[in-house]
Amino acid sequence: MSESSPPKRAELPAEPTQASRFSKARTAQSGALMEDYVELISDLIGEGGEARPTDIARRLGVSHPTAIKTISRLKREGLAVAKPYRGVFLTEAGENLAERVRARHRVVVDLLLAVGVPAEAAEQDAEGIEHHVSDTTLVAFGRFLQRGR
Amino acid sequence: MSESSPPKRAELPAEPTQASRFSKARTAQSGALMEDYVELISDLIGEGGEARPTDIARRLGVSHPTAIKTISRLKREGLAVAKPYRGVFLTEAGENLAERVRARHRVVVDLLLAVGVPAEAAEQDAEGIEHHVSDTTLVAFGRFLQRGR
DNA sequence: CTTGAAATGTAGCCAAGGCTACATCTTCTA
DNA sequence: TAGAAGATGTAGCCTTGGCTACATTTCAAG
Ligand SMILES: [Mn+2]
Ligand SMILES: [Mn+2]
Ligand SMILES: [Mn+2]
Ligand SMILES: [Mn+2]
Repeated sequence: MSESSPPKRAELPAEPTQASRFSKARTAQSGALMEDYVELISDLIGEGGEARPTDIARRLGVSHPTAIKTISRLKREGLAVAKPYRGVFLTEAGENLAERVRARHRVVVDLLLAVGVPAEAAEQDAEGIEHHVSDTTLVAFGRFLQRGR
Repeated sequence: MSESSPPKRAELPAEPTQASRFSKARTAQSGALMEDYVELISDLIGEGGEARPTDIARRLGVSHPTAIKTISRLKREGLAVAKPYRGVFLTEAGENLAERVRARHRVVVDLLLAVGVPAEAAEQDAEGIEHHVSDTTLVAFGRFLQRGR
């Protein structure tokens, strides 16, 4: 594939940019579940002092074995700790992540509302959108909300 | 667990709303890959008259067997057709989906730009966000853009 | 018309994230 | 304080979406 070969037609230019956009979107997605778990665990502890697998499962709309398996992944990744039959707690790293995720969630919902999305849809869509909002975009959202109030 | 038992504390209220929000976000996600493939195939055909697995793989940043496997899922779901060694084409359903996905992608990018997100980040984040934008939200985005011009 | 490089396809592996069925532990209550 | 009910945990299955290694087909040069 030498560069001397004259392209017969448009010669699709490989576009590494596009590929990396897709790749990044996939990567972002893979962190989404962890983020939702950590945020929810933090909420549950805030509400009732503890986060139990059954409650987590119910709030996420998932079976309890699924929740337990994901919780063990959280532990493996250093975001949570839990002793058998006792309840789930967040590590320092987990708390930090939860706080960032919670803040981002709020901003995303507020932005959707600010541009005129009905509350119902805003809450719904934010749950997915939030995981694809980069820091850069988050800052821009914040500025927009500031400007508008 | 009879309803006569007096709750000792807050009594977490099951919240089917929240569970269904998470469920819907998961469902939306599962369609994302199909959407990106269909949009890309349509683009490739528009650009060069054909969509070949290698090009698809390269543009998505994925190995060619991965692309081929996903293409066969597209076929199974009635969105594409392809004969071995020939190239991929969209069915009527596939074309329709591609058109909707393309339009939504544009609106999402435009909205991000309109609220002040830098172009680079807007393109990047839109690739993930688009798959979580409901029809309701899309309409709101459209109105906001209209209003702003 | 041959032939070899590039494209395409197949096989088989892995991890994540779902599920159901079943086993074990805890806790509330009678 | 014994049971039973509910919570927790384990085993094993499935699909999706990745990958590498290898096999086969096409097609353009020569
Ligand atoms: Mn979420
Ligand atoms: Mn959230
Ligand atoms: Mn996309
Ligand atoms: Mn897109």
